[in-house]
Amino acid sequence: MTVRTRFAPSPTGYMHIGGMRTALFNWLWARKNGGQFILRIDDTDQQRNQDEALQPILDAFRWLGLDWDEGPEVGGDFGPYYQSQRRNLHDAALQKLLESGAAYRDFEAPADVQAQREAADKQKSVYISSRVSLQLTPQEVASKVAAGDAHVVRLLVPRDRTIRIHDHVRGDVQWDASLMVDPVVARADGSPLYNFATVVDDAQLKITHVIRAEEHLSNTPIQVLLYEALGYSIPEFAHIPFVAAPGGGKKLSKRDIAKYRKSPAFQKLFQLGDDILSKIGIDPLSDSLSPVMVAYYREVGFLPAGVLNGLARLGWSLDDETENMSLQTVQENFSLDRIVKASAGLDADKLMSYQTHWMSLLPVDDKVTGCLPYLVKAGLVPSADDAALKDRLRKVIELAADRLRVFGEILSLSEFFVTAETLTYDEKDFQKRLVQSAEAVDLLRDVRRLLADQQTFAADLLHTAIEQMLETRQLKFGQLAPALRIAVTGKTKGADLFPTLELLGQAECLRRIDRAIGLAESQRT
RNA sequence: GGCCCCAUCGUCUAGUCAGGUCUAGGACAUCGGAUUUUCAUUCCGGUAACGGGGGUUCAAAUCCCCCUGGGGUCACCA
Repeated sequence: MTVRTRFAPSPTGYMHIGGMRTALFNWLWARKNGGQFILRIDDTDQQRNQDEALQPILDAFRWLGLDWDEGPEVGGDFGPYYQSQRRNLHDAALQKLLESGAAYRDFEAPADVQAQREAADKQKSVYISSRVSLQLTPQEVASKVAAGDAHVVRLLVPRDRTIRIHDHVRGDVQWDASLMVDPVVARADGSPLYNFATVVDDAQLKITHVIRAEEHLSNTPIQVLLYEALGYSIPEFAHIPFVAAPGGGKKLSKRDIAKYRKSPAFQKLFQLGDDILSKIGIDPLSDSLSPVMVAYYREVGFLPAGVLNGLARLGWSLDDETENMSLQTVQENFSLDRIVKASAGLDADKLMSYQTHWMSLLPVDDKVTGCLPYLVKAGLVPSADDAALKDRLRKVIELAADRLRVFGEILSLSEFFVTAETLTYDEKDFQKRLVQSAEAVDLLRDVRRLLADQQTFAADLLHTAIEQMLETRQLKFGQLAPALRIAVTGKTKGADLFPTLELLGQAECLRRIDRAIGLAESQRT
């Protein structure tokens, strides 16, 4: 039997990082077994603009390279793949349930049911369905239905049973059916409820493995009963732990983003993200984009490989030491048995370390392609389609080396894309290194002369020339470097100084030094 | 509260099913140190965990029981 797994998102307008992990595990299991991965859209809540709300989800899958064999935009033999379009199938299954007596029409008023629930609660006893509607004769039921009396359809839970499953993650789990309420499977308007529709859809889509978050574990006994009542074969289950917020142990949630912002575990990620997003015109405080969403990582400039690696290691491990894994490696080695039972907190620092690893392996041309859009979005360059610009960008990237961890970080190297007139300086360091140090400025003036005299403006020649000059004056490089660096790049930190000078070019270096000296002098008085 | 799930360094985890090789391994973070013109890398080293209590056993992180703690879920939501 070929393995068929599915992920069934609701079109919510964004892809949750935890949901993505669930989807990944489904995809992995299907691919590992040469089976099919299906995307079904659970869109029974029809208020919002569906297509618009679905796109971000599909985009997330495409970005990460997780393809689906059946589903929206690709079709398949078991469609429709939108739950809202499967209503006739649900209706037919409901009919079957009613005819076989596995379900019954319940005419009890919702308020009455509620009252019984509360009464049981007050007495600290377990509430189970009253089943008063079962007293009705078939004729009475028929006439009520004909009269249009409001009612729901409930599954008749066999109270003499224990429901058992063997979960691939949890092991044996069982429930006492005598403690269960008869679940509503169809509303008063006839529409199916989630537990019912899911079972019908999963069975008809021939899903063999239901891999989903553990919050669905308590839905499972109802679904098992439904599978049985409908005569479907029961799929295998794997209830994986949810992705938690760091530290807390609570489910990672879009609503708590303000809290995460204050959490030390998220500090560095927010710092990085805020800086990049604000430079490309996205409000980092807007709740349309946050680290609980997959899109956040794409916008900041993460690699799919980095995110995938982090997601795969959240609740799963290959062995006792392998950390950096490609999607292919994970796919080849994936197994349900090695999924960890306890919930795992999203570790932003570790995610960054995976990202750094994969970025370091990326060919420079790909880095150029990845960084270019950021320069355009930030308005640093007019157009991305410029051979000279690409060439320059390649050199900057090579110079920056491992300092570039995500594509968006190219924006913190803006000194290579601005002019002497628009260069900004780190205020504190400018004060300390130039304004408050007349000697440094004097030295800088001499260096400027030296640089101006160079016939060939190459890093190694510049290095030798400046070393020589410092030697004759009995000065150390450390006495010049910070001043020269801030004059030319606006910062005291950065890549190797001489290649930086070479890349900037003689004329530009001289202009920048002149401007820095001028500014320093004027501020000193 | 009922039902269900979970519990190893700060974090992600290996080890638990098949008890000894675990004075508990790796990674991230953190702290030192080395290299380096700054920064970043790289390298070396340190701190750091079996929630508690009972059993079983020659031997328990591993098996059993209880407790504690954390979480999920209890809809005519999905």
